Amino acid sequence: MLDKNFIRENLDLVRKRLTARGGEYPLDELLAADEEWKKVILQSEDLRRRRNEASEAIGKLKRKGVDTSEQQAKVKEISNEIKSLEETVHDVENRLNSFLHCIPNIPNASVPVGKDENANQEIRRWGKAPEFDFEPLDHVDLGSNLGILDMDRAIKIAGARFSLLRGEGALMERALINFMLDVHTKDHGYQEVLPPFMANSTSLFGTGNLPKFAEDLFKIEEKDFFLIPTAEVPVTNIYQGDTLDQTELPKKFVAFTPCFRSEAGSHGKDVRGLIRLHQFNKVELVKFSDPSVSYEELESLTSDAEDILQRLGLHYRVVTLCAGDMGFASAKTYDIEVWLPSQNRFREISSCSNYEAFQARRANIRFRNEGGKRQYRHARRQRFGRKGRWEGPRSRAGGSGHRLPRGGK
RNA sequence: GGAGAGGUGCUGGAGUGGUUGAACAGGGCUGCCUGCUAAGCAGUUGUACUGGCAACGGUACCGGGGGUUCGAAUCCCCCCCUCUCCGCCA
Repeated sequence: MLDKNFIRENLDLVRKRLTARGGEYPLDELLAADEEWKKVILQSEDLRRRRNEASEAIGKLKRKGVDTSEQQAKVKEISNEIKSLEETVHDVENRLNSFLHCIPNIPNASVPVGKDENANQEIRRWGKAPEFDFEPLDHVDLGSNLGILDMDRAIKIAGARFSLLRGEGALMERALINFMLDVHTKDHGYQEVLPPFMANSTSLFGTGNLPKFAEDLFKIEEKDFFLIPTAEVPVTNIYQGDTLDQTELPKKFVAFTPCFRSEAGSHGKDVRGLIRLHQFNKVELVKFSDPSVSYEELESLTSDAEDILQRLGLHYRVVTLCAGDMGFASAKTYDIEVWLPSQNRFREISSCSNYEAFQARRANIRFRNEGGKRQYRHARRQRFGRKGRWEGPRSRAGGSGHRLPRGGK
């Protein structure tokens, strides 16, 4: 969520940067609604002031034993006015919020302009692609042949887009999770957390998954619970509504959780194997940082993630996503793409983003600096899917008709 | 699932319809004082939105949402959460 006053004061800049995402955003409607809101809220506040003054006067008179029925009737009228105006205020407020909540974050100035993954910029590579004197098999064939991956039986248990790991397959998954948690806690200074695997709508709003991307989520019937699409949701909301001390920033967390995604709208894409599942495991990094150093923190977080791949000896590259390829809440995103011999190409395995104050504002997370003034924090986090289990390029249909495509065909 | 108790500011904790944004205490901050045990004295100390160049105002907020009333932290209804007991299931 952006600051509407910032939008007003920097309209041209905001419009230009958002246009780079390739959609149309209701900035003018937002500002008009805001003007209207200010107008009615001012009226409403003025009426309340009058009511408060009059009621207080009545109280004083009553204590003196004066009859106040005439004054009471007058205040009653004011109260009725307030009540009807209040409906208008709510309407305008809802309209204002529906605009505000659906406008994505402003891409950072360093983000390349472009509409899809073709405009992403590769910034570095590590290692080199392994060479084979035979046609390499992909993870599905390898896993099936070895008896450590059983996609057919996963379908029986749950359905398409689920997996069943067996024996050393399951062991490898567990080992990788432990490996990543150990590296990030012992060598990179993150605190391990084990959060709930469900979150409520307030939390999902805070990270930007709601209201616009509800169809990507699994919801528990009759309850305000959603299966988390990423640990980013519960971990970011650890400090929902809190004010942090500037001196304790950055706060660094690592969390392993399963992730659940409906993958609505991705029928027919990446249907083979472990690439795009309803449930997958992920080790997530989240930092709460001072805005002044948030981009340095993004760099170090990205290199923390790269460290894992380097230790595993996997060939990868880092790309800066262009504006049109970035997620809704992000101001800048690096994707780490690992080389897949069977596909002869790089595929996203990890994604590191700076959200600036976008999520902080939504989740009402602030910090207090030395002068005592509160500010919003910048948070960024990255996803780290395990080998062969990246969250994959995905598309999200926008509630207001625009799409935020993420690579992929 | 049933019964009861409760959710107030940085903290503890008052407050059951009218100068309560909130007593009192602690903590924090500021100033003064002081060779006696980091004490004493005085003052100050919430957040958000909003009007104004500013000075300085206004509104809202006592778990959340509705309602009653001239007026609600205080009364009524719904929901959420915490604690105790019972039941049920692991």
